[in-house]
Amino acid sequence: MTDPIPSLPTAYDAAAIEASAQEFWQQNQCFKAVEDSAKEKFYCLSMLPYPSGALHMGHVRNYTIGDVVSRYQRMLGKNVMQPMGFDAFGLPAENAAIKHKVPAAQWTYSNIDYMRTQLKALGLAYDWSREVITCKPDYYRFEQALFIKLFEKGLVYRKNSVVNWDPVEQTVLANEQVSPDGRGWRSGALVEKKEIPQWFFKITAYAQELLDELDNLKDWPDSVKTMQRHWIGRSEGLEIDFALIDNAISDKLTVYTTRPDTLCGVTFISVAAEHPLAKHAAASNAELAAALADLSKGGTAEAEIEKAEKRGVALGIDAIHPITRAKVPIWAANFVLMGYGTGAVMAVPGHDQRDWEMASKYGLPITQVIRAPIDSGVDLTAGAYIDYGVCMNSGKYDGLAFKAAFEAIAADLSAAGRATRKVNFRLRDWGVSRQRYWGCPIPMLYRADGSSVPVPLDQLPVILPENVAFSGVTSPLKTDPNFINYTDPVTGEKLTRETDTFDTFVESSWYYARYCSPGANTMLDARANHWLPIDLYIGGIEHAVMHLLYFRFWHKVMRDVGFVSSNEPATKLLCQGMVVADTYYRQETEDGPKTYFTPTEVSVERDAKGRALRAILLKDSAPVVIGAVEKMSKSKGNGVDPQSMIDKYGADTVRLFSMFAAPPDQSLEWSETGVEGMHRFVKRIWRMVTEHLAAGATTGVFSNADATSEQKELRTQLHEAIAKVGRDVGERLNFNTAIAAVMELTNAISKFDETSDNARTLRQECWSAITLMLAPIAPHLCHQLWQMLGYRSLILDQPFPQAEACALVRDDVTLAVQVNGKLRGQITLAKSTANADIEAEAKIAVAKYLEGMTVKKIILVPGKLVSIVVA
RNA sequence: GCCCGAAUGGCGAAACUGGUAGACGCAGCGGACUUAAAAUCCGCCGGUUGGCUAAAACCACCAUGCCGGUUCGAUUCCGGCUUCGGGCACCA
Repeated sequence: MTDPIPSLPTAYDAAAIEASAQEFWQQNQCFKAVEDSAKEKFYCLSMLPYPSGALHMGHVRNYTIGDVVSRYQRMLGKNVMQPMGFDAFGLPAENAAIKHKVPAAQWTYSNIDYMRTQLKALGLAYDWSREVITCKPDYYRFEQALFIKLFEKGLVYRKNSVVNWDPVEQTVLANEQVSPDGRGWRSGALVEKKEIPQWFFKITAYAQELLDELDNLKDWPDSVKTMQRHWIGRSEGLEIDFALIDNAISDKLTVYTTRPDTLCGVTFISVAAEHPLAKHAAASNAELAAALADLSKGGTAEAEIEKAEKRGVALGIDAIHPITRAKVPIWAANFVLMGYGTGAVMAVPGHDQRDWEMASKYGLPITQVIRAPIDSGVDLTAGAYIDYGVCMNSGKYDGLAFKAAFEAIAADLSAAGRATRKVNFRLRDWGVSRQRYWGCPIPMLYRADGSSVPVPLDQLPVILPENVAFSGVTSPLKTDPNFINYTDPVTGEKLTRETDTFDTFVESSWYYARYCSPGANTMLDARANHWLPIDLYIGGIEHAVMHLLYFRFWHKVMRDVGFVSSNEPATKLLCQGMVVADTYYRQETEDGPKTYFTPTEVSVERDAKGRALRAILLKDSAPVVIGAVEKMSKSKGNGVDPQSMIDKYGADTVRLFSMFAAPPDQSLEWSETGVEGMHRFVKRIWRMVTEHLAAGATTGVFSNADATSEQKELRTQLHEAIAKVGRDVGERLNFNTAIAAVMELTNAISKFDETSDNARTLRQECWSAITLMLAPIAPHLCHQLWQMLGYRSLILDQPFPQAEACALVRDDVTLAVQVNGKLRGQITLAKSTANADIEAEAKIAVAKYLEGMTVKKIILVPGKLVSIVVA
């Protein structure tokens, strides 16, 4: 089994080893996944990249994690499927088209071609025959068909909603294109909120299920589930009608509240600036119209709205309080969202901070109607009292606590027909219309009267024209008669096409399922249920809510139209941290712009302890500022090109370092000296294996009976490492400690200098196990080492090493001895020592700390420590 | 503003279920080999706290962002802060 290799390569040559392994995998189609019901399946998926131009280190980290798990699961004997694709629609392609006059399609496809070669250079075990490119009609046609199906089921509808409007460019801006002070990124103009009709998915119809099933996602991080719970935001409250006094468009205004106990503290009502009541009042009042326009200045981002000063304007309309019958004025306020609840809230300035701020600003009355259960005095001059408490100044409800007041008011108002109990969700329906070119066309048509009809199914797909030029910043679709004009093939009716495209989250909501049905002429076929749900889904924590909620929603929709049978798309989720690096910069003036430098442009001086003292720019030898450790980005100059690292050190070193530098869910600090250290480790393994093989053939069977105590010790260390690596890679997904365990074992082998047959046999066992343990992480190296160690089999399908129970057994055990919780000694005893003898030995070991003391208690933690409590 | 995280030596980190804080690696320091350098190998490496010292060894004390609590024992659990990061519905 271990016949010597005739001519051993001498120096480690990453480029040659990696090219040869990759060629072998490609020629033998090693990673092509075929449905096989005889084997347990494992679907391992990393979030697909946006083809921005080149891979960044975040991709390398994400895809290496997926690849390590895939290769490990395969060694456990599972039928592994690991696909890859490109999320190809999106804003950057359109920005490139506008700025550099390069067609979005061309820009995207050439980026994909380059990034695919980079992924291949990393040696990732992908089944490329399943590749998905979301901007191709063969992909997006199926989401157009599903959209029409959902329209027919009533899960798609059209309504007005607000967007960021740049009044100079006359275009809609993405939140990203609005500066923090509310200005357009190109024009610098103050952005306005503008209402336009848009298409929506009724995700709220699934809100309860999306919430309930979080409990079944046992292997999702709690942080993600908590974020999703809060995002869905189920609340139980009351919809209360306030009768309107002499109003032309309605006789009542409905508000939603979770705090009906504060109802008697209502001193005004706030509605959104886009609320029908506000719009109607402004129609005949130019001054009010101007005030409302001023109120809607600024972008639509929630963070911006919440941080802005609370402002409002009185509409000159009054309502009647349903209990006190008092007159309540109605205001429009900049913090009320039309898209949430009824677009109107009852204002209780005594017990809601935002209402308090608005009331304070405009001199509206602030009434206390809740007091603390144990009355400690409440000061409403400093802010609202928002805790639950007991009603006061509330007539018959005085003295009731929250729950009792809620019930009493709900019962009374329901009986009077003025309120209904209502479960509300913070989650809003998913607006999918984008006024952009580079996206999937929304397959709808408009009649001359403005009504909408779906594109007939046999006329799908609606193909996005790829060969178009931007004349300004507006989507070319909006002015392309060839695209817009549509004649019904049956009736000859002239219609116009929808020119908006889908939110790109639509494509990324179902790509994972399409990987399971490559080439199918429906969205999915029966193969989807073979692979789904995903066994491990890996991606950045930044997707914790939006993508991962849309992805769950879409899976349920596909289930309800019969494409899949599972309820959830992924059983296990791993959110990896960011890749960060040091920054270096210079700043001429205190608030002037910072000029960033890359790590290769600077030199860092250190003191005798290795502390960084200062950094100088190599070009002019003058100092630069050592900045914070930040997420890698082009603008901060701290990005490291993965390709240059692969070229310099090889993919295996890059993969090993990415897995070693931090556990997967923490941020990873890139350090080139760290990469060099990992490269040393790789070369060390190579050299040690080469030396081991040069020492001659081994007998093949290790004899425990003849083993020296050093051999027994090394063999125990080997099997301890095997047990740890299996646990760390397979269960904990902590690849950093797995690599550390292999390093420790390597250090032990290096100290082991016996040369007997038995010793060489043990060394062969060690190197074979290390090769297998590292195979998922450094696959090219291990592919080569496996052959050098004399094995003819394919390492990809070798079983992952299992620890032998008898090799793990040690005769002695070392216990820590504590006195009053402080470590005071250690004892090493035979494993079989009786408890009474252990206690006696422990007392002897720490005798000087027990002098003059009374032993009150002895706590024995088996295999770990003895804790003696004295007084 | 709201929601979710994180914080441990000079640095990245480890400690898996409340049980010996700092495994493994980087940087640094000392040594071996070498004409020399590189590479490699060996050793040291929390503390400008105290004791004993010529120095070391050794011993004690302190130390896991800050303040407090529970416990024989807390990096780990609880309460209150601080700072940094992610998300907030049109970046993906």
